[in-house]
Amino acid sequence: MSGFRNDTGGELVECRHGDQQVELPYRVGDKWTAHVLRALQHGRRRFTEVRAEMPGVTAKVLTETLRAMERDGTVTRTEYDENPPRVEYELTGQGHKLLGLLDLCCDWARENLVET
Amino acid sequence: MSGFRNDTGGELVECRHGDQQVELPYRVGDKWTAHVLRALQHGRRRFTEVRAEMPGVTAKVLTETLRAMERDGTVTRTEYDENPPRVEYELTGQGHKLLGLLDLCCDWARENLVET
DNA sequence: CCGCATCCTTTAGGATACTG
DNA sequence: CAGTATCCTAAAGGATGCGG
Repeated sequence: MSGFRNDTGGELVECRHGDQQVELPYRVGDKWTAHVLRALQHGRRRFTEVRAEMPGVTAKVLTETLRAMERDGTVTRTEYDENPPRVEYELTGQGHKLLGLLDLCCDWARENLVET
Repeated sequence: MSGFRNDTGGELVECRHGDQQVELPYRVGDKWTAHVLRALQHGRRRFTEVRAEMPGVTAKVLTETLRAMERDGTVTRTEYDENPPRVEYELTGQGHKLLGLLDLCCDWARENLVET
């Protein structure tokens, strides 16, 4: 169906908007997805560079996250046939829009997460 | 710190917006939270009514979700001392704002989740 | 009716070691 | 450098039964 539904049967969240009913990729809630969006917000980066901006993530989990986002259509993956190997990731148009949506969430948070 | 951080040490997601750095409640990614927001969008509902709009959820999990949202400040819980018992839930101001944010996510989804 | 207690399954995520 | 391959743990979520 949509470019966002992954082919491994990833979970989706139904969401109603007026009469429309859409599905959001549950993956946005994945632990590292938001961090990847931020790491790539200023352009193309290679694996190590992305990882450097995300303290605490292991190679395995970061790889899984990036592959999932690639399937979702939020990043592209470019592999160069060099030695030592080089792989670069970049946000797609959708990825940038998703990042913008995340910024809205930050706006919301700053307005509502007032000190108690 | 904030009214959104629960007192049981729930996980948060850091998020950068410009220079600001905020934290979002990871709980928004909980499986049923979005459904609860929709179920309560038109006003106060009792436990059974909420559950009826969420096929597949068990009482235990729904209770957990609602209690967590109560701690977060997105819903209020009103218990009536009747028999049989009656409990009603309602969105708070923050809850409505969060629902509005979810609507933005739906807008984004409808714009971007084009058929492939 | 509402929801707690108990037990169980699934899975995201992490630790570690190894490879082209 | 950019990953696999294993193994493991914690925690979310589900099934079922009981109780005020």
